[in-house]
Parts: sequence; structure tokens; C-alpha cells
Amino acid sequence: MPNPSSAGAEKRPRTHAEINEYRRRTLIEGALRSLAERGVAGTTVATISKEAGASRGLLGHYFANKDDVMVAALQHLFGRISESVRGSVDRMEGTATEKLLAVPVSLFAGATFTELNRTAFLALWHETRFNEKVCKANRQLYRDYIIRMDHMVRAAAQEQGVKIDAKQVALGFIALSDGLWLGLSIHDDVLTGEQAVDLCQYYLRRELRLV
Amino acid sequence: MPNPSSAGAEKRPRTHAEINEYRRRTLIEGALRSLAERGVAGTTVATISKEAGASRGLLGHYFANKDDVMVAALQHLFGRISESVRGSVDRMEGTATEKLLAVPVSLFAGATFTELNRTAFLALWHETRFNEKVCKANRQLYRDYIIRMDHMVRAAAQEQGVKIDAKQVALGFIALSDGLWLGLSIHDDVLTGEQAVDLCQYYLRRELRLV
DNA sequence: ATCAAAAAGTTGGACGTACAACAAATATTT
DNA sequence: AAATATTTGTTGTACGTCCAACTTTTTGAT
Repeated sequence: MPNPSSAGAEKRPRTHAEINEYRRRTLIEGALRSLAERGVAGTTVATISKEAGASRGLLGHYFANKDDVMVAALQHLFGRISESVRGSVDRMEGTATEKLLAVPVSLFAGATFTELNRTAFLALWHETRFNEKVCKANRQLYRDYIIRMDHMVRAAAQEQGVKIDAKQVALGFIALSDGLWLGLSIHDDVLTGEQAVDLCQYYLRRELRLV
Repeated sequence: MPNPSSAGAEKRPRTHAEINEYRRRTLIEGALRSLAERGVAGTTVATISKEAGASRGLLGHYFANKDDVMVAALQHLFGRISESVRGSVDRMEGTATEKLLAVPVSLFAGATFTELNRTAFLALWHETRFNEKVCKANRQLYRDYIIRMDHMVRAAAQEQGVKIDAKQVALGFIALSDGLWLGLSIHDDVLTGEQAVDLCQYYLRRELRLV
């Protein structure tokens, strides 16, 4: 009964290629849901499979072991967020500065800044400390993320005609937004998404001498 | 044989009061070491007890269950860091502004910013999502932390004669430093402790109109 | 001050549960 | 019919909690 809990109405895949893609994806999404709902310690082959609407044994057919599922889950989650941000930034028309300031908006927008994403991300960040493969994957993803932010900051700085250490500003922004992401996921009462966006934009404006 | 791995030379406690304090402390420290070395999923009653130099059954004598150990571990860790920062700030002579700028220095100093502290903290932050008691304890600790930072920011702002939203600045600083704490614990190659201090101080100086 | 009874600290094993990984059998696609 | 997908049962390990036996400290009557 391939009918994962939250996937909703998806027509059943028929060809081997379709099945393969479908199972991989639903198992990964099941892993993320399980991580978000039950945490690292509570996530087992059984919970992942159940969330994915598959049997226990099927996980072994698509992944060598549980650790590999975690790696795929991190890449999937990071990729989803990254694409969402990049998509909404690329789609918009405006100056490099405006695009840079749109990043935090997208980062803390409803579709991205969900309970599932936040909690799963925290779980996988924890996982990086004890799973070498997850750690390596995360390093690579962050390297690319830093480079992308560095480019955006540099373009905006050039546009504003200010000389700044773009790398440093990019790292500061990433640290700030990560802190807000994880902090907010714990203290819903202390800070709203809007405040988080404000703090990030304020930080960037400051660095670009716009305030 | 009450001889915890890393506690070193401590004379064996004799009185019930001493024993009680000693066991509680070493069990909590054992839990933190286990969390840092093995993570949430790898930390069991057996690993905690082993790190503490006690038998498995003893944990049940001092704590109702494993979850309660986690709560105590979070309070212990947070308290240790908090006292370290507060101690080094209170001890120094200087203006309110200088004291505020000393916070990030203390936060990223060798004694506090250790692999053990970082990894254990990340593990316990993850734990907050799935352990109601840990979550509540963390909320209270952060509430106090925010209030303390808010006071320090307010004092520094008054000293500099600038009007700022102290709460907002405090939250921004906490998010930034948390992001750097956790980010750095994952990417040792990207950022040094000095850079983290610079970023935090720069942020605060900016808000105080010192740059 | 002495010393036995009480209290507190401590241990390692037992129990039931649940895990990841494997294997053999069945169903579906090619 | 061959290959691939999928399920269910099995295996050995390890978990948290409980518990009965044992040791050390404390108490209090003398």
C-alpha cells in the first residue's frame, strides 16, 4: 500500500524508473518527517518506512543502511530550501541589493520556515557530529551556500559603491539566520518570523551602509 | 570504583552528603561527555554510567529516568557557561560598553568554547524538541539569558547616549552568537574563534554607533 | 565512646521490548 | 522467464527499568 501519510493524492507509479524515483523520494521525505516528529533517537527503520508507506525491509533495497538515508535526507532538505530561496530571488526583478535583502524574506517565509524543516534540520545538524558521511555532505552544501551568499553580498556592495569584506558579511549573515532559525524553532514565544527577517535585513543594510 | 574517566584526582567522598553531591555531579558530567562523544541516539544509561564511573543501576537511584538526567545536564551545561561568562565580565573593570563587548570574548574563549560544550549543547538543543521537561528548562534558561543581555545592552546604550531597541539588539546578538557556536562546531575550517568574536563585537559596536 | 539497628548507597542480573540487518518467499514489471 | 520490487519472519544485539542482594555510612541507645 504505497500511500505515504502526508504525500496526499499522487497517482501510483508503474514503471520501474517511476517506482524507483517515487520510493527514493517518499522514503527520504518519510525520514525527514520521522526526524521532525520523533527525533534522532526515535527515528528507526520502521518509523521511516511507515511514514513513507513502505514496509521495513524496503529501506534496505533502496539504501545500504540508515546512515545513507540520513545523508540523502540532508541533501534533500537543504536542496529544497536552497531551491526555494534561489527560485524566489531569481524570479524577482530588482537590483542586486534588493535581491540580497529578499534572501531572509524567503528564508523565513511560511513555505520554507516550517516546523518540519526546522526540527528536521536541527536533528540533521546534530547528526553531522556523529555520522561522517552526513558531516561531509553538510560541509559541501554549506561551502556552496557560503559562496553563493558571498557573490550576492559582493554584487550588492559593488552596486552601493562600498568596500566591505564580502566573505565576512556572508558568514555573519549565515550565522545570524541560522541562529534565528534554530532559536526560533525552540522559542516560538520570543521572536516572530517578521522580527527575524527584520534582524537579518537590518544586519545586511548596516553592512551596506544603507542605515 | 568511583573513578570517572576524566575527573582526574578527586578524593573519594565519604559522607552521604558528599557522596550525593559527587554522584549527581559525575553522573551529569558523564551524561554531557556521552552526549558529546556518542550523540543522543548513542547515549544510553550504560554509557552515562560508564563515563561517570558508576554502575548502570545507580542512575535510577539518583534520577527518576533518563529524561531527568538530560534536564539536569542542560542546566549544568548552561549554568557552567553562564557562570563563566558572568564571572569574567563581572571581574573586569571598565565601562558598561567594555563589559558588553567582553561577552563574546568570554563566549568564544578556550575554556568555554570546547568541542564537548558545543556538541553537547547541540545534542541538548535537539533534545528540547522531543523532551517536554528539557524544553521547559531551556526556555527558562534562555529567558534569563535574554533579560541579562538586554540589561547589558541597555546600560551600554545609555552610556553611549544612543537610543536603541535593547531587546532587539540582545536577541540579534544571541542569535548571531548561537549561530556561530553551532556553525563553528560543524565547520572548523570556515571560521576561527577570533573571527566569531570579531563578528559579534562588530555587530554590537554597530548597534551602539561606535563604528 | 561503643556498637548494633536503620538508612542510604551500590551492584549486576533479569525481564520485556525494540532495534538494524538479513533472508526467504511472493508480487509486479519488463 | 528474467529481473526487479516488496513483504514478512528471523536473528542477534541492546535498550530502560526494575529488583534483590550487598556494602558503607548514619543514628541513637547505652
